[in-house]
Amino acid sequence: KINARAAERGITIRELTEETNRVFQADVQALGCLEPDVQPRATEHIAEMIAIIQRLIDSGHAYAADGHVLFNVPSMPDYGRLSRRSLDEMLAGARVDVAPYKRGDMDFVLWKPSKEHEPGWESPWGRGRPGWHIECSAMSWKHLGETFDIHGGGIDLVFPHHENEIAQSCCAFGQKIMAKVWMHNGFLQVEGEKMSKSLGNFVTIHELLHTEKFGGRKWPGEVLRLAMLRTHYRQPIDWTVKALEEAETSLRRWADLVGDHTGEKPDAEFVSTLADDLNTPAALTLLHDLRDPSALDATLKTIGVDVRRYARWIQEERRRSVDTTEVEALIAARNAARAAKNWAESDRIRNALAEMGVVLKDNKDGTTSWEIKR
RNA sequence: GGCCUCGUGGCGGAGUGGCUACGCAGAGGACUGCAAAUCCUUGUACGGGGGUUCGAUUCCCUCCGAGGCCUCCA
Repeated sequence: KINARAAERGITIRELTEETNRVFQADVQALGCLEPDVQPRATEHIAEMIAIIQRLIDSGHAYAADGHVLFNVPSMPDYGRLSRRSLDEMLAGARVDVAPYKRGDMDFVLWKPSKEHEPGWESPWGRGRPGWHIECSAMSWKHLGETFDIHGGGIDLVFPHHENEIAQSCCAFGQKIMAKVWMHNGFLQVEGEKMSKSLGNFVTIHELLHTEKFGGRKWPGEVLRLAMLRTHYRQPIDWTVKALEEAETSLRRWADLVGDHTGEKPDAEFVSTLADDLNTPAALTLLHDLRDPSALDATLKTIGVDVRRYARWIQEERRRSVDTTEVEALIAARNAARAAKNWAESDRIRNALAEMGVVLKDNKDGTTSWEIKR
């Protein structure tokens, strides 16, 4: 797909992937994600992949055949443990023709030959490219070691991707485990349906942030983040306009309460709730009782929610959608009418502002603030 | 067909063998010139049927329903 797209646009693969990566980086930053210490690229770890494959061949866990190198699945007794499948079950369910060069039906590719026009690298088995799982074993090995603490991913990757990573890494390094903990997030649905291009409900983070495609408006990163955190990571998320609106309702209230306060000491119960398998929905409920602005600010920060950044976003949206000078003038006129007890005029101005999408917050002495409401 | 996950009040969404979160919406009240915002009060739900138990939404079996994986791509 990348090859075809690059050719179509007359640019190199690298130029295309760089462009995609730039958009991705901007998106995750808007969501408030911390920048990872390392963001490795598969193409920069070909040497490590070859080294692992060689180890697997040397230890009898892989074999070269017909220009390919394949992992010898029956050589690993534990295969299938993560996904809780037995080899027998999988073979019984298999309905697919097995490539002729495979010794075992479940064997998977570690290295495959590249045709002239395809990207490829020199290797002991000829010019080719890596299989679909080896890059993760190679990169985690280089940057985290033979074993490490946590490996995450979507639940759809459990089999075969993660199972095969484990097979590669454990057999290459002689370790019992690859990662101590595996965390898998649930699937995403949109308005109760599977998200797919054919259903026309496909929406990206980028579109949510920068277009009015979903719910007829743009959404700030904090709202998207909070909306995601409302559901436990292992559960499927149903992405709905209503959920985003509810998230924003809470966020607006918290932003108002925090105001200009800053804090560094997050709520202890909140943190311990998060520590219980990242139970974000349960943790979020504690925020509704947090009345100390500094503590609230510090606590929101622990989940990457920056209320000041949200407030800034609101300010910018406001400037974009209405003439703030005009709004301020109307508010002043209304305050004067109210002072004169001219309720008809006061209400007329309030209605006019409402037409513009401006909602006022009053107290006895006048209007204290206003916001854009759609 | 095999394996796995899930089914909670109008909606969203945690959790627990007995004390029934929380949010949104709704209702009532306070405040307000009237509203909005805010604050207070209010909500007895755990798919059907069996079983275990003194007691099950929570454990077991089964049925129904939803979703995922089992092939490529990652």
